[in-house]
Amino acid sequence: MTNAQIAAVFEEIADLLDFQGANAFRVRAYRNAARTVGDLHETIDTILADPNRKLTDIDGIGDDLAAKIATLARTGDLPMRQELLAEVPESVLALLRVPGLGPKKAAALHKQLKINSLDELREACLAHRVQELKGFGVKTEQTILAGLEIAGAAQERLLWAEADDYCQALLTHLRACRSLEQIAPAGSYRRGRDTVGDLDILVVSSDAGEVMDRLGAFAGVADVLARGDTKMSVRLAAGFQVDLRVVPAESFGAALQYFTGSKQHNVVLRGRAKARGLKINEYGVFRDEQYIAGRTEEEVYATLDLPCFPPELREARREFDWAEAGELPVLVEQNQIQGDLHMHTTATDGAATLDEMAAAALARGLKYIAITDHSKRVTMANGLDATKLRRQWAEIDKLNERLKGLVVLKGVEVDILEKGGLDLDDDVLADADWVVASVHYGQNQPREQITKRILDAIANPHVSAIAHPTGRLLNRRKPYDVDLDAVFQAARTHRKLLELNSHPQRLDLDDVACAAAKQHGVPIVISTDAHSVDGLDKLRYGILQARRAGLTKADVANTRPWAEMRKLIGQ
DNA sequence: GCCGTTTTCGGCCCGACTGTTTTCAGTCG
Repeated sequence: MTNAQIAAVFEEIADLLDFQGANAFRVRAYRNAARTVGDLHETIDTILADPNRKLTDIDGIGDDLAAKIATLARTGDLPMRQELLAEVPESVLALLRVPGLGPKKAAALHKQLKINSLDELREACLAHRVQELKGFGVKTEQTILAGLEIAGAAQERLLWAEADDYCQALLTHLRACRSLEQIAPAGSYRRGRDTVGDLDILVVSSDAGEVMDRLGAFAGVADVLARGDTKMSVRLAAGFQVDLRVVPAESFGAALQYFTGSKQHNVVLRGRAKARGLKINEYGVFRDEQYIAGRTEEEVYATLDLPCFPPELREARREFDWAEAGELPVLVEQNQIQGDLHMHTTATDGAATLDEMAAAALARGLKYIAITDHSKRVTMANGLDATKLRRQWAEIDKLNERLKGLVVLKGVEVDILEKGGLDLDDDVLADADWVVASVHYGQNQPREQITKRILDAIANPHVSAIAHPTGRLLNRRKPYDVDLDAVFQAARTHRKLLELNSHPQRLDLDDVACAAAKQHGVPIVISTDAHSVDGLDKLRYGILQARRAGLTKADVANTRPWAEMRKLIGQ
């Protein structure tokens, strides 16, 4: 089983236990294990195959979970899971995904009304049977009915870039409040996650009512879910929830820290506070009810002798270990990027000409770019054959004679063919300055086959990098089943680079995979895959993910001048 | 189920809001 499959089993077990009303900390242990396994830098099989290593060395994995992981890896299932499924039908887990329904209420519905599915739940609500139950009432029944609509509406997380649009619009809207003193977004948006479930906004204001009224008047608001003295939640017509918190100025840093999360990061932080006789909540850091810090995040972290972690690192992955060892990475920044090595022009499926792309790159301060139009196999995009490609390269030579301050590299995005091999001959590729190889067809092939195609491409001496190495499209398409461990090792051996594609729907390699590539000593190249002039501005999305992976300037190949890049890949 | 500068048992982060409860449980983040 892959790490992701093992993680999914633990998540399912956690749901099932939750439903049964099991000890919340036991449930948490399974959820933590799911996350830990999902975030690992190497496969479980690799660790199991190494006699010098034990799964229990992994934080949060004890004897019991280690045995369960080994069983899963060996047999693909767990007796415990089957036993749980015999007690709780899998279909009732859907009840837990209805907003407002937690394990207790869901279990009551299942046990007392024999409800096994969302459809049965809807019928029971419409027949007003739910409001008869103890602990339920008319309001609860209505809330469930409304929640069913949401659960049915294929609720997806927004891409970070989409959330950013809403966020900036909301901030601008709220800044019109006269009473507003401070405002900041928090949550997974601030941590730069590739997708965002909802938006958290913090404000300091002398008049909470004014700010809440103003939020309610935002054009996109569909309903007000809750409104109290300090907290308000609304749902936008797009289905996106926005939570507003109004806090006093002396608590702003504590609240920002608290609501930025992640949840797991905060659990670790609060545990550390407790060990020092301190208490941290969204109002500040307290010793014996005595406020000692909270105005800024720096102040809050300083009470625990911790640095103010960049939000992108706050995932309880490695940041606390790094801080303790004094090795917190200095994260890469967008202004350190010198070149963009993946973009298209009107020669294939781009919207801008070669000259326009070069002018736009120059205007953005880039020192070099590679034009990497598709190869002929990508017929839909009017992919180039050898003749057309060489014609484009001749144009690039002429362009370079005129250009000052920017070098345009003769590149190509060569397709890795379904049957293996590349879509252009080696003698053509040999004349390129930069070659990215990528899979567009045969994405559903079995693991061995698709992995071999990519490994062969890496071994080709003319290939510089593999573009979007897993092919995922957020909310739309799963990554292909490629053995990334093998890809990292091959890239290391052949001195090749792996791309972090900045397109907001790709962001592939993702943060976890980028961190793993770094562990393997493989540099990442952050590219835009721009299909237009504006596409060049997507770089910031890629930078955010690289930062989440803990990458520094040195880990990102295209922070170097082109001459050094060439040496890095031995070309 | 995990874990240990409270160490093999007894903790495990903390508070706002809602609804149904007449003092609090459930859910959420």
